[in-house]
Amino acid sequence: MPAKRPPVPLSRERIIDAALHLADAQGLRRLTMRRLGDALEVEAMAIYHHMPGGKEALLDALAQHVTTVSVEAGERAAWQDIAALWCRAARAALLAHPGVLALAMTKPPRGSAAAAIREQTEQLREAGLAAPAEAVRAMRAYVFGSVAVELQHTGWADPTAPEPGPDPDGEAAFERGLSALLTGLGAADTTGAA
Amino acid sequence: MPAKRPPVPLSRERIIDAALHLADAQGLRRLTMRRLGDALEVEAMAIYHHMPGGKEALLDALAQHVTTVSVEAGERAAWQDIAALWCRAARAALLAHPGVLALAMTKPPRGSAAAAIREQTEQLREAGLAAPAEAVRAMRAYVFGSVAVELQHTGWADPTAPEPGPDPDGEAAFERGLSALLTGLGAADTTGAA
DNA sequence: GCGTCGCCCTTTACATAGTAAGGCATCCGT
DNA sequence: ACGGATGCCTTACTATGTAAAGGGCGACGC
Repeated sequence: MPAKRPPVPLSRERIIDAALHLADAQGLRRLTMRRLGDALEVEAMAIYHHMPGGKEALLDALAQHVTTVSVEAGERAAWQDIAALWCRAARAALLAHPGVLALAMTKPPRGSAAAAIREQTEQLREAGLAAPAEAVRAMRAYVFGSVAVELQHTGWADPTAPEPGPDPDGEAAFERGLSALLTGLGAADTTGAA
Repeated sequence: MPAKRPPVPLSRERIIDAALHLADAQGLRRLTMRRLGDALEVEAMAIYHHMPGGKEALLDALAQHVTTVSVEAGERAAWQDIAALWCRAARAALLAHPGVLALAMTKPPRGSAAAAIREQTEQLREAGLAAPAEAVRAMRAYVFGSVAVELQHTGWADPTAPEPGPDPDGEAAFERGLSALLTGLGAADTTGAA
């Protein structure tokens, strides 16, 4: 009796889900094919049938997953409000999976992540922002950096910190900086557009 | 004739230096003890004598190295100028070693890196900033994120991009965002101080 | 019923990684 | 000259990523 067929046949989604849990719980270093197989109750090699490209492809998929967000912009919303929504959504998505932040920041956006960036740019342009690409770039930088610093403060991935509780100042600091950034972007935008 | 003693006896500094070169040239994934040994013309195990703690300690040291900057503040400089100097120095240090950015953002600051943060905070306080800790946090977030996005744009660590030339817009975008951020920080600071 | 085909998963195998244990030059002080 | 100390090497073991090939199970044709 070498093996029984698993009841639910293992899919790309289940793999990504389990990988996210593993990375968040134990860190990227502990995300290995064999451990991932264990979590899915499957041998490591089974993963390769659903993830052509092996671990590299898996990491790409994880990065894409935590950087793909989508926001419904109200028809007549100010670009500042739309921008704030995007930034908060991106922060939440990254913060939900601290284990893969390093991947998200390192890997260039691809596929759905790149599409999300394009949509964000388009929404801001339609809302009247003159230089939306620059603004989106600055916002992405700010969100990435904020989450990274916030995770540093929580002591995530810090062996000397036993309890990785949330950073109480995280959200407030984020909102303050976001407000400052949007203000600055608005000033630069009207200057350039005038 | 098993081995000859190398002419220069291998030190922590030489190890870190070689590791930085390796990580920058080939990526963190290719930074291995054996390859590092090859680069130093030594067997891998020799490294452990100068790096107690093994690879983990090495990575910590690399992160510390690229996040430790120091700025001489003029006696009577405005805090905005001091802040800008720190941010530019931090950006330059990170940009000089793209391979270890992920480490720098992930690992909490320790030792000299933490000391640099404290000194930066102190300088800004002395220059009249009412809430220097918050400002330093926001600046660190901004610098980290900017460098990450800039490296994404250069296509560093992107197999589909053959030539990782510098991002032409990187510096300009950085300066724009920095100016916006400092403006916003100044407004929040006077509000809080008043 | 009975091949047989194809899909998923497992087994096996190998190159490479980190690193603990112990060995053997070489160098220094005496 | 000689006894450490120091600094590097050799060996060995475990864990990882992944190529290659094998096996069971359902579906489908006859």
